[in-house]
Amino acid sequence: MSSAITSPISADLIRAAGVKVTRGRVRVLDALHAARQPLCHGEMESRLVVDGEAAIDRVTLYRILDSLVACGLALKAVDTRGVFRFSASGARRQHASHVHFRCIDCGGVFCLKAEPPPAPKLPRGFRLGEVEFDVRGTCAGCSGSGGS
Amino acid sequence: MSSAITSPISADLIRAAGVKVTRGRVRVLDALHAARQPLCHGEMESRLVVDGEAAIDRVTLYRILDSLVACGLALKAVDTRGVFRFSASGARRQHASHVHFRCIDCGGVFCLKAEPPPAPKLPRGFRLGEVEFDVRGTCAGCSGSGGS
DNA sequence: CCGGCAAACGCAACACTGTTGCATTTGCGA
DNA sequence: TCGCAAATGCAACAGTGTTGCGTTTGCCGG
Repeated sequence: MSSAITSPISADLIRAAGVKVTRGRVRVLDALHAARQPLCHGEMESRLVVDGEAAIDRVTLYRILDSLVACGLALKAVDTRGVFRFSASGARRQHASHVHFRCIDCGGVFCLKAEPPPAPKLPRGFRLGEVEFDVRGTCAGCSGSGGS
Repeated sequence: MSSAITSPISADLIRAAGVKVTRGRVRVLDALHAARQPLCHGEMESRLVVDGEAAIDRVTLYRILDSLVACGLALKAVDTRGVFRFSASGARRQHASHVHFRCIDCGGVFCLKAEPPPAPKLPRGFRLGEVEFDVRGTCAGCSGSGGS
């Protein structure tokens, strides 16, 4: 097929990051960019399957995600159920200007339009990484189906 | 020994919550009250061992923690590494009036003196649970030992 | 275009955290 | 004291993430 690489942009980003450009990395980064919310490992796997190509090995997917995080192309976070979720770091700029809603039922992460407050002062020895204003509750989907 | 029950307060709380008062529950709730930050399962287990008594079974500890959460005596949350941490809910009042610092290295949770901002508006169908203002970074301990 | 090397991949097996099933023990009321 | 439901302990399982290692592949130099 001629559509061997879905999006050359991802390939460029990966190359620019200084790591090898492989089919797997391009597909994963594509999936991250296409997603409008952070994906957990399982969601990522299913999306890569319907892609029409061979599924990526579970371990390889973990390693690809780690490498993307390591070179700054992806972000890693934990959802309310303790599962890691990944997002394309292009979305980072957006993340700095709004708030997240985390579903305590499905673990999904949604973005709200609201300004996060500034970081408070830290005790001596503590180093600031990032600040996140999380709102937890039940999302529309889980609220409708399982909610009382 | 005469010190069969370390703290009668925990027993009272458990009884008042409407569940059976057992040795395990009292010990666990005692440990939660004694801790000044949320404990994960492993930390809890070690504390109960040095207690001088027989260790509590791993599964039983999970069930005790779940029961304490279910009856409102404990709170359950996830740290930056995706591990559940528990705290006595007596601390809940405090939690409503300050901010948490989460160490991305050891997963520890610390309390900061700062007012959390009010919750933003949610889209239709979304139900608000609770709001949490998290500051992530490296704590003093990890910052000194492993920090570059 | 071809060869070679290090990085990336795939498979298998493992580790950690948390859960489920079931028989036994225990709190607590009758 | 008796009895029952709840709680406990043990074993086995499940989900998520990691490590080891041999094979494949991107990519650079010739």
